[in-house]
Amino acid sequence: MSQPIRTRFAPSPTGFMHVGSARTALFAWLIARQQHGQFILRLEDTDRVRHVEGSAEHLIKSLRALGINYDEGPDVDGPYGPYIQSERLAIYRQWAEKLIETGRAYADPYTPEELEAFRAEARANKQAFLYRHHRPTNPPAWDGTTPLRLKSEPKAYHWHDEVMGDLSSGPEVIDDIVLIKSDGYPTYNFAHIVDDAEMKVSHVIRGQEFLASTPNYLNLYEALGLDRPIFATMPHIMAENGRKKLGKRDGAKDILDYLRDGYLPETLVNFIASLGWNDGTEQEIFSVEELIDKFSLDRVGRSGARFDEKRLEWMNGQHIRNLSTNELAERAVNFWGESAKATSPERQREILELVKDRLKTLADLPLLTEYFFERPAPNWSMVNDNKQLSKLSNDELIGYLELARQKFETVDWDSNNLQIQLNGLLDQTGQKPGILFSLIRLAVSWAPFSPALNDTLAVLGRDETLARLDLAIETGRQL
RNA sequence: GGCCCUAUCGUCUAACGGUUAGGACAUCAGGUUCUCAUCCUGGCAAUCCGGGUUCGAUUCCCGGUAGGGUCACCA
Repeated sequence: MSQPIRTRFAPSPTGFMHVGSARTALFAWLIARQQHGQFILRLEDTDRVRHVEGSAEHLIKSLRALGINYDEGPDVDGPYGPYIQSERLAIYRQWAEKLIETGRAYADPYTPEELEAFRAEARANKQAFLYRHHRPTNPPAWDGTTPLRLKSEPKAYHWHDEVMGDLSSGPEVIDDIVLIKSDGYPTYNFAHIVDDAEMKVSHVIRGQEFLASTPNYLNLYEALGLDRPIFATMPHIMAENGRKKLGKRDGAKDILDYLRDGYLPETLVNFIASLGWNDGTEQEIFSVEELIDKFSLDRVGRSGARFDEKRLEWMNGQHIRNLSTNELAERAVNFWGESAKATSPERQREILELVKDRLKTLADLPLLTEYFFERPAPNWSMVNDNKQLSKLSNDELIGYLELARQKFETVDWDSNNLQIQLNGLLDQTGQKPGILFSLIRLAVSWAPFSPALNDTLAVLGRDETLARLDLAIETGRQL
């Protein structure tokens, strides 16, 4: 054992959790769990303008819903707290003072307008903007009312990234980045480095948007006299239509919305992990335990992936079918229709068993099971629209229904026997299942689809089946 | 525009110099004594382009092209 593994997820409370941030969190968590290390949640709330009320709670709720638990965080005490940056201002101040003392930080004397003029100039020259080209020769003492900047030492860097491989950059990207803003809050650039060091974070796992500024972080680590952590940079997840980074404006959905739409947490975890990662085998469906066991950063791909909801839907079906009926019943409680909620858990499970193979999301439940709970109104046009049934006369159809009704009055009412009786009916009438079974199925369900006829009847019960047949016969006669 | 990253079926991806370029989703066609689904079988479908290196390149190198990121007192 060398260094203890400590990873973190460090979102800013400026919105909800989408698939991109969820994946970063998931991968950091998987590493920590696999290596028996710690996973930390740190709230990076240093942007007071963009702060969104309730966002932190939303983020925490999302993590919990996905089963991504953290060992240290805003609401979980740990040895390196507080875990909210706005409560750590004194710490940043101390590190900033140290940089001022060593001559590595200075007050920024320019007004925003002057800065903007510098930028415009760079743009006009078709060059990247570099503040250090305008570094003041005699900056005033920093009094906390102006930004504090790093006095950078431009140089080329080479570093290793667990996902991206060996990376390098030239001195031209190194600049005097802002450490503390004029409102007294640290920038992300400064705060996350201080916090990661203080919190003994071993692996910094984050999105690709930070790749370009990594050389500047390297410069800052050196100025602070800190060792660099292990870096792992995740490629972006892209919107389904279009190739840009999946952002909120591009229709990135709230992770909680997927849960509300009837996707299982384990589906989301499996799916998000499979966007850019696989174990090298042809396995597609992974349990969370398997992911913890098999995940590795060096098998994460370097190119961006698109989010394909069709594949998500398929995967959800797979996970639903992997659930026992009891487990499925627990997940389904909030998805039943009104009349279904009123029935017994035993009956719910019985029906769940029948429709399990048909569920893509739990939200499909009401549509798929409605007619079990509420007697449907006969809709004879479904008979007329049926290619085979429409060839028969009404009298013939009613005759078959009456025959079935008669038989059902006395037989043992279980799925197996019902199949035997239905087969007997086939022999008796010399009719094809396409005719006879379709007719009875419609007469008891009036639904475009249902489970196998014998199963449907078994669950419906004899009384209800007979009542529905009576209703169908009566309706047919009136035509 | 500068800098950085990326590039295999429509989509997610496998193949770490030698394969008929594999799997999955989607799609199409069949099968499972009725429907819808599940499940099974099969079909269609890809190495961005151009140079090198090599006996041999999806794979290594260079150049294009395309996409993404970044150049904030946002993270």
